[in-house]
Amino acid sequence: MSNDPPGFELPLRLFLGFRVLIDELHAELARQGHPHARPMHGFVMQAIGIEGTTAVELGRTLGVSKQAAGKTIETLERLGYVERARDPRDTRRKIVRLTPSGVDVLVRSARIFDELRARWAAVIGDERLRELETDLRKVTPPDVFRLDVPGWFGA
Amino acid sequence: MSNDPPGFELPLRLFLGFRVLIDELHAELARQGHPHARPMHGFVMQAIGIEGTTAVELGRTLGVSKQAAGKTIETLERLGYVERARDPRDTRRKIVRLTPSGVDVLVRSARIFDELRARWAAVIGDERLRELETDLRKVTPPDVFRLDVPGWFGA
DNA sequence: CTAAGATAGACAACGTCGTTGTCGTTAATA
DNA sequence: TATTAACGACAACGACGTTGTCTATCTTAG
Repeated sequence: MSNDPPGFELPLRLFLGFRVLIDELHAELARQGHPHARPMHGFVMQAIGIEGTTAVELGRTLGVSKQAAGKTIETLERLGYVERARDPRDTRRKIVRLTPSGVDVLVRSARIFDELRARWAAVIGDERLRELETDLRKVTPPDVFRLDVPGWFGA
Repeated sequence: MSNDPPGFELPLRLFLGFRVLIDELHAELARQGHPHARPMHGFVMQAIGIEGTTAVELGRTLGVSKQAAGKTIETLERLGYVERARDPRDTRRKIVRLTPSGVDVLVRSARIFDELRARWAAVIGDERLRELETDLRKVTPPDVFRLDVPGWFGA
């Protein structure tokens, strides 16, 4: 079709859509008492999960070195979102667990994302939004955690 | 609706869609003789444009400091994608211009993006893809250049 | 049971890429 | 003509990733 938009618009719109949602999420999180939460933190805490994990395991999940995962954990610890404790059954391991504050971020994020999704539905229509999600699922990989965001874009 | 997906899936799908397109672009660019092109470079070269620009101007366009823009320009210069020359009418300024190799990257990128878009159209349907783009335009800002990708996601 | 190997995490050194601050040169302006 | 503003270069610093090394601990082969 000659009236199709140029192909480079599609990736930009996808990224901008992502960026808009994440920015609005964090603006709202800041209003709700979590001004220090950064985009990365939500993903990392989701990867940590309710059961907890270790630095090595987290690194594998996120696709970064254990040292990088360790540094991220330190940051989250300083913010009070996670805490570390020795594993009694393997004293080498240190289990990283979400604090109530960390869980609170995840709970609020889930609710905010639902609200943002509803706002999009109000703009483009409920059916169209469902179609958009269905279509995106067809062209994206099923595994959702290996974002590899850090450094991937860099020069 | 109770059978709506959780709201957090939407941003992930948007980002994964972006990532898939960019990754495939650069795999193809590498095959076509540009193995060193990185995701950022395309955006930066697009921002430089055919007419050329300066470090200060580029920094403003991209939303980074002039020093950061200068370093990116150095990298592109080392890769042979841009070259610098003094502006005869203002000897303070150094005009950054795309080399034929840099233009080649942009031309090939445009063609590859069109092909990738066609591939998506084959998967989800031509009409649905147009709707997807239309819908995304409604929920994203019109200005497309201030991606602010570097550092934005960071901890 | 013990010795060898593997694994968890801490620490250090380094590279990249962004930032701010400073400075000399050159334009624009009062 | 003197002051102010802008461009680009250089240096120092911080954030965040990497690899390498080290100790402590667990696992496993002999």
